[in-house]
Amino acid sequence: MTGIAADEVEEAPAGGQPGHLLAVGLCSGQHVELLQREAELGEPAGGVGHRLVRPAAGGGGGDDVGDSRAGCGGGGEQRVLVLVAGLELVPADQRQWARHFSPLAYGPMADRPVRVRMAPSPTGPIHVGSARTALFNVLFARRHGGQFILRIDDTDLERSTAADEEYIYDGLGWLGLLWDEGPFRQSERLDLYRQHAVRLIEAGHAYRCYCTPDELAAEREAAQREKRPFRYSRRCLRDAPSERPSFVVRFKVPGGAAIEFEDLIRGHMSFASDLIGDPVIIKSDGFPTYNFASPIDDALLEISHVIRGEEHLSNTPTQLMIVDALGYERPQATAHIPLILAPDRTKLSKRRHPALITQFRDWGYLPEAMVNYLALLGWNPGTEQEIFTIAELEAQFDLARVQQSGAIFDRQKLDWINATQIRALPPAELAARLAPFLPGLDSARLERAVPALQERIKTLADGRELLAYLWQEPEVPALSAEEKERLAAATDALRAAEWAPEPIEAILEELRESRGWSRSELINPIRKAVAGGNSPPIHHTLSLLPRAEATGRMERAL
RNA sequence: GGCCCCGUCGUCUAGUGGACCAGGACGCAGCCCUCUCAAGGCUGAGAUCGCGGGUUCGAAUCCCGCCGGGGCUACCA
Repeated sequence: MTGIAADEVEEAPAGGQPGHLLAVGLCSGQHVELLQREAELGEPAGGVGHRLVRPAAGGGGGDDVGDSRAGCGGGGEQRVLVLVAGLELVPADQRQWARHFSPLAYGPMADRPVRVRMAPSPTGPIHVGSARTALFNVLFARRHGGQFILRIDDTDLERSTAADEEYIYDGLGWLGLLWDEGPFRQSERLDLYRQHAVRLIEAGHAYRCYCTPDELAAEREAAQREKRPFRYSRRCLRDAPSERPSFVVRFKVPGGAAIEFEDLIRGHMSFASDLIGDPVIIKSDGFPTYNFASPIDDALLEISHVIRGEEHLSNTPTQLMIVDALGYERPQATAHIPLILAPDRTKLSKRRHPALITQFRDWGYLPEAMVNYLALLGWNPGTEQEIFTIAELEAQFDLARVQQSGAIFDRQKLDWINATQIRALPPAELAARLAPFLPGLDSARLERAVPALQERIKTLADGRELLAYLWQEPEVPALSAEEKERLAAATDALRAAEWAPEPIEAILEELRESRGWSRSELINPIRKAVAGGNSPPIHHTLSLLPRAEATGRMERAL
């Protein structure tokens, strides 16, 4: 077989644009001249085979796709996507990619379907900032009938971990922020970025840089000494010491350009290219940098709106220049959402504020409350509504109403929203949510505990505290003679009671009236004897305890 | 240092030239309700709208300068 099996090929319209899909097919082994150049970039660090194809003559069909078997990673068929122009072959183990490489998807900008993405890097526990970014993306997508894509930006070999990636899935799953496509992992598409780098080099938009870290540090220090902004000297553009074994690829920033774009939150942005030094796009280990991989993937995934944290605002011009140089279409717009701040107004950091998103689950927060709070952190509907269901958020969310300044994460407000949402839950539902936090209660007792808890817990975990008396006998209280008299009367009256809240309440009420005691006179000593300190209303407090245990505690205090 | 973003009660925010001696919410204080704790109701304290100049009859809202905070300036994202 030569390259592409006919029955696997989808023909693209003739004269496809650079970067457009030409065909989807099966590659069983081929290689072309690009392979040599690629070899110069060093051994690929990833495990995915990279197969290269010669440009199709005249931008035509699949027949022209390369037919050499020389370098296809030692046999084995591989599903690939073939692109015109730079002639990249994309390992298409994720079949989903094929759908979006349809030439038909390239429409006029205004008609672009809404496609947004969240692209976290698994380099630490995912925190509330990432979760909110995901939320805003999801809400925007839902509001506009678009797609939400999850991409794992794991191009930092040193810091990315599988555990952190799991936290991302776990956290997003818990919040119900499910993605329509993905997850795509950048580490699995290293050759894709490498091909793009080759293409840029060939076009004169990028070059190899052999400077050592020491040399770069020296340049930086010199710049600092002379009090001028540091930008890479471009020494390797003029005179590269190409005998050195290690190099990076740098993007050659065009001079004198103004990079302009529309940000849905900040408005019109303009940056002078002259202030930007040539950024590294391929590291010496063969991995792309964030500023290179991200815009490529955004373009290939046809992301229409890039919604991300404000820390990326300054990166945007660099990424846009790369997109332009590659001949890809820019995202329709960006939206740089403000940072979430710690109480001291510094940026929330993974180190100092280890707010793992799933930690909130363990603390007893409802995912819908978390979503509600996160949505309000930096966004408001313009009305005075504060409590939202996810459906309401999806209907009302608007990037234009997102704040421009950073917001401090306020646990107390979260608590209030959580408590409010807990109170709004159907009792049976609350029982189910409470179950993991009260393993000591069987489902029947749990259901009976709900009325006692529902309006007095801020988090599900609070239930444990409020019901602590169930498992922990209080100290025997020192009661006055009057208190003992009332307690004794209550104990007697309850001996024959049906052991449920309403009968207990009725009996105590009857006793209280017949003796002329106030409620507190009768109930306080009972509570002291049975629960010690605070507890739910006394009839609930009592009925949640086995009768023998309850009356036992009362007798003990007499 | 350079470039960029931001700046209304403690916190989240409403506010886009007059209806704002700045509204809501959380939190806080008090009162009511009440068997403790909550929930609920009512009341209250809390912002010279970062500062200084302008423009205007009139500015939180427009302009300029400054200050403060943050981000980027990495072979981290």
